[in-house]
Amino acid sequence: MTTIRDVAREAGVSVATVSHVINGTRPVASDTAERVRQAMEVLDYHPNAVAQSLRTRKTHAIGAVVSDITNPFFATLVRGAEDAAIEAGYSLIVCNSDESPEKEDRYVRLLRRRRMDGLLISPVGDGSSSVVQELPHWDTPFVFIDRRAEGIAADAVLSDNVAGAYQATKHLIDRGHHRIGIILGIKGATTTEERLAGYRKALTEAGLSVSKELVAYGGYRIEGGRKATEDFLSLSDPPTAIFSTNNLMTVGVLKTIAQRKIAVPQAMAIISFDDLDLGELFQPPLTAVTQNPYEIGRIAMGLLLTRFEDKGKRAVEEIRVPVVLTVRGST
Amino acid sequence: MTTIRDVAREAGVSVATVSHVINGTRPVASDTAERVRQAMEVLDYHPNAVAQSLRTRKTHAIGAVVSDITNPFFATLVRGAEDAAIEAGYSLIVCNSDESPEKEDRYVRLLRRRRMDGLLISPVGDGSSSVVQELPHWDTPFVFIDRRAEGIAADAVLSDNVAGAYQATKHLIDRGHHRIGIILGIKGATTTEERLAGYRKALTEAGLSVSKELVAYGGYRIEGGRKATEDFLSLSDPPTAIFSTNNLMTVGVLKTIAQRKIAVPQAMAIISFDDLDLGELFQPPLTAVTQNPYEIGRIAMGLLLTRFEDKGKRAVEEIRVPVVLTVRGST
DNA sequence: TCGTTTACCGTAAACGTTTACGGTAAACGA
DNA sequence: TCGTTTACCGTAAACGTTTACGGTAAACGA
Repeated sequence: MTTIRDVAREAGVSVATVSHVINGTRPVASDTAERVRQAMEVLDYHPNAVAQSLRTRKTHAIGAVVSDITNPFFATLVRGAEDAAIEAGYSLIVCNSDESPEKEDRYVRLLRRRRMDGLLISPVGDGSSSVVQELPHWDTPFVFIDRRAEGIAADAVLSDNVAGAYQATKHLIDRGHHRIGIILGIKGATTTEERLAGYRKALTEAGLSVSKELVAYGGYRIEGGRKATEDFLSLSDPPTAIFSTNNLMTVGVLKTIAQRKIAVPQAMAIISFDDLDLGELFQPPLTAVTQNPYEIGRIAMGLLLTRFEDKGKRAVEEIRVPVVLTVRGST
Repeated sequence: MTTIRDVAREAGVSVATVSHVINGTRPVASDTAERVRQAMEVLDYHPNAVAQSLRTRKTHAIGAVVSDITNPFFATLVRGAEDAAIEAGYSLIVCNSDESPEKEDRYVRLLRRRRMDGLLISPVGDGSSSVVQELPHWDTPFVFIDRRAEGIAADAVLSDNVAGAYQATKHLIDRGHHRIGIILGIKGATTTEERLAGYRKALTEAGLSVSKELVAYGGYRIEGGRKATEDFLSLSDPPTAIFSTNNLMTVGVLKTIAQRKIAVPQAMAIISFDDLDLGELFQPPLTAVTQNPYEIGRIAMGLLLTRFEDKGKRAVEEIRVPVVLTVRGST
């Protein structure tokens, strides 16, 4: 690989001059600048970003840890972050925690060793015992996405979970349902706690009680949704509606309902927090609270980038991205 | 941030010794090693990977450029690559070309500046006029994924496109269809050319002619699938079956067919190259040739990693990952 | 005409590691 | 007992940039 030194020699100038024409960081006579550019051309020179990073102490890279890029929700969230990053000259390194604290720990430390300029994190669980708790003591700005860790004052960009869950539940109540099973994700995760809160609020507001047997946890996985559904169905007095609180668990619900040939929405109404990609093509089309992961990613990245300027510690922000209820045939 | 120098001072040894206990690269007396480890602990020292990269000329990072991480096919391909990378101590930087040659160009050059140890590339179109053509002249190993550029001898991990398309077409023919519309992606891309070849082979083998009006191009996008379907439907003698050659275009097909309330498979049979995530939940369930993107990613990364050892130029490999026809209700 | 400004550019240190080279003292061997 | 091996460790250069500091010659101004 050719270095700045080679270019300097070829152009008959110093490395300082080459650097300055590359970065436009001090005026250079136009003919020398031209000579330098030609030298770069003939030598096929491309600055070594690693060396630049070492010297300037900036990597222009952001690390993101999400649970699984394969989940369309996170895929489009990451895409939003990526687009915003690239626009600003940053690259994104994505890591999948798979909801495992160990992996989360490993990746966050890896990202630190790589000296990321900033981090986007969707903590697993409530992040109470994880590496996330150390984060504020490092000097790396970070913002929470989708979920936040308890007890850490940091920027966060999240869906409006309680409003969404409230709307969904109220919608079911309005449709005449009294026994509504809710399938939550991981105990402690802000998303599940907030969605539970919205569910509760709607029920109590309608004078209905929150029955313990109708609250299940599915770990935000397909299998969990399936299992919870089975459990609901084997209740002596099963629910007439199921509120599944993420896309994967909804898949589990739909699969077992289809398998059991249960009529939707007659025998069982179904609503999902987080829409499925082709929800409208299902039979019946799926009613869902649709989130906006792309915007979450974009906004979070934007917020993170502003943190690079104001070391002056502006107050942390918690931004709520609105969700909307899309009523279709399953309720 | 604390440096290796701080640790050396704290432990009362030289930086060389610290480096060696970190990397286990030469024997160190066990008590000094212990002192060093303690010093690292109290100073909360974490090696600077940027400096390491500069010195060792290895970044332990791989760049991947795919068309869009939001497409489940690429999301799971990337996931496969990522898992294999992490296992081997490498990180992945993902870029989305959005099928735009300009973006592809920009990202590939960016990845070069960042001195990636290797590249995974799904070239846009046939890659004939793109930066991809320069790749062999750089010193960075790379492997093609999903598609390959023409005229470049390089490793590639691809789906068995002609066999898959052949099976799909033959399946339709066996079901009695004579006029089969095929929706291809981007002219020149190996995936579209090969899938076209499989389609042709099945037709001619059955003594059927390949009619030009039944071959459409949808750019691998939802809109393209929709448009092609409309065009097919407005033909004086429309096809009785549609073969869509990627997941997104299939979505377009399904949406317009549903919208027009055309009975599937009675009035129109539908088959897709690349399954949809919940294809079985559709009405009717989708018949598809299912690929294995996770394996493509994993294998490609594995292949790339082996290239780091053998600078001795083993012959390039082209690996075909098998596909399987999943017959469901839409045909 | 001559001091001062201006336009341009170069030298060398520094970023934080790794590693070649070499040095010292203890252990060993005959 | 004394040369040689062995076990440990340190010094300093190098990876490829950026940038503070300073220097020279031409232009300027009174």
